[in-house]
Amino acid sequence: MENRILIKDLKNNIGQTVTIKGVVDLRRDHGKLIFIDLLDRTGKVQVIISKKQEAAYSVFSEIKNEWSLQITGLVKARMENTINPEIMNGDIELEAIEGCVLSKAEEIPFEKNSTDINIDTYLNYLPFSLRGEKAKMIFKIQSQIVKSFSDFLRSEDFVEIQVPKIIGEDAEGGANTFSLDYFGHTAHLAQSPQFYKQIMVGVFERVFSVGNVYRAEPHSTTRHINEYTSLDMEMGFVNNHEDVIEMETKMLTKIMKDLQDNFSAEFLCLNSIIPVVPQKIPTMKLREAQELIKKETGEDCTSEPDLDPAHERWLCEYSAQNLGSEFIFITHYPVSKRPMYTYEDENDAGFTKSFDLLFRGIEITSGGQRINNYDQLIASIERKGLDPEKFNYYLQAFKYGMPPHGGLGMGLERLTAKLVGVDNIREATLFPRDIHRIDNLLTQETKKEKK
RNA sequence: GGAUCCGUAGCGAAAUUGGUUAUCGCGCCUCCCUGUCACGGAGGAGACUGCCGGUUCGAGCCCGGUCGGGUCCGCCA
Repeated sequence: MENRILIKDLKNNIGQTVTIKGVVDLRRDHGKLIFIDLLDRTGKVQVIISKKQEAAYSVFSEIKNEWSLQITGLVKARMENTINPEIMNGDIELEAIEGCVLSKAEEIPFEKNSTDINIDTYLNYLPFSLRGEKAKMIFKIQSQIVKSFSDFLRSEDFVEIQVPKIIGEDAEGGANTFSLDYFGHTAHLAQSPQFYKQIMVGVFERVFSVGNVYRAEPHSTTRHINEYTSLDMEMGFVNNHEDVIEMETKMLTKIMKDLQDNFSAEFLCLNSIIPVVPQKIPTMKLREAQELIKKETGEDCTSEPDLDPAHERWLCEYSAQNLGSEFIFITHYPVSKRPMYTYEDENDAGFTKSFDLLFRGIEITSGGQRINNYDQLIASIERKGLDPEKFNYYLQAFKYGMPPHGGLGMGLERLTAKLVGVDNIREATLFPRDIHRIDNLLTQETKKEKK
């Protein structure tokens, strides 16, 4: 029953009468001759509405942007002097004979592909804004990233798991979780799949998950959102965190190759470059990085337990310029800065077999080796001032034996944003949740209503 | 939570040291146009300059408050 021709296939139907369906991208009205750029999921084509074709002209002369149309018409090669080599289907056009309007639209709030829309206007109109070419490219790329992540890990014998988003105790002992009422009890939204993927290492040895995680941190920056997609993996029988780093390097290589193979045109449009993943991504201990910063910039951050954002940007710049990599691993963060399950390096007391991956100025990954010994894990929980009793469910995995293991979590939106070169993570998140909005802006009034 | 910047038609911006009817581009409406592809041409509508108060003969502009937003920081992916 579907006799619709896709716009990308029209060039194979020159001289034939066909039916297409699509959305009006742009109308150019010359009076008795109207040009319409019609868009479907496969591309764009110019449709001619001529007064000579009365059936079509009477139906389509009133159409506006964003209307959905069904058009039957003749596919024609364009006259020599009207060929436009710059655009898709620039050498053909469809002369409308008849058809119908499938859906009308109200006046649009701003030009769909406008490049100078303020971020809050863009967010206020997301159901419309996302139709813009740039947003479409970004989220197709994001879809490919998830697919490549998944394809790669499956090829390495990882099993995809679905983990709960409602949890009893918060995952890492921090206070930054959202609470919700659970049949009269207090539950929390998961801030990571950490406990469940570790438990599942005891089952499958290698697992991964892709899912939303929730952070109730009241920050307001271009790199934070309160609900984001975490690409997580966890693997058993590792020697140390370096095995995880090696796996991530291969995984990133696969993602970048797939993007190169499928989206190089989009990256050109977005004016961004797909990074090269070196065989071995540069790695330095936190303290080495701090010494380097001190030596090169004169800024002394060697007594800090972590890097501040400016220094992360500096390190990325340094790595790109001097180490031939836009990626750089920073390892051995102090025990005090890492969660209770992080493995302390037996050869470097006080520092952990953990790492962050920095890319184009920000952390996109956090990972490391985990404590797999039951008694050590309990001791570590206690050292963090937490109550092991509260983690007894999770601790069963260790009580009943757990191989040495490690893993990582990668922020999908951060990776996407840095890859495609947008400044604000909200442009790499379909429907961002931040402190100011859940779809609509959260105002003082809606706050009062709840009380 | 802290610092800082900002709020002018649907969208993006302008408005000199405070001075008459608040300007421009895009979009919108009407009319003209058979070869445009960001079509073109003519005309038109659309703003209590976020809100409240103050200073002043006079406020979009100065001051205070309030509401809302951007950016950066703390924290993190």
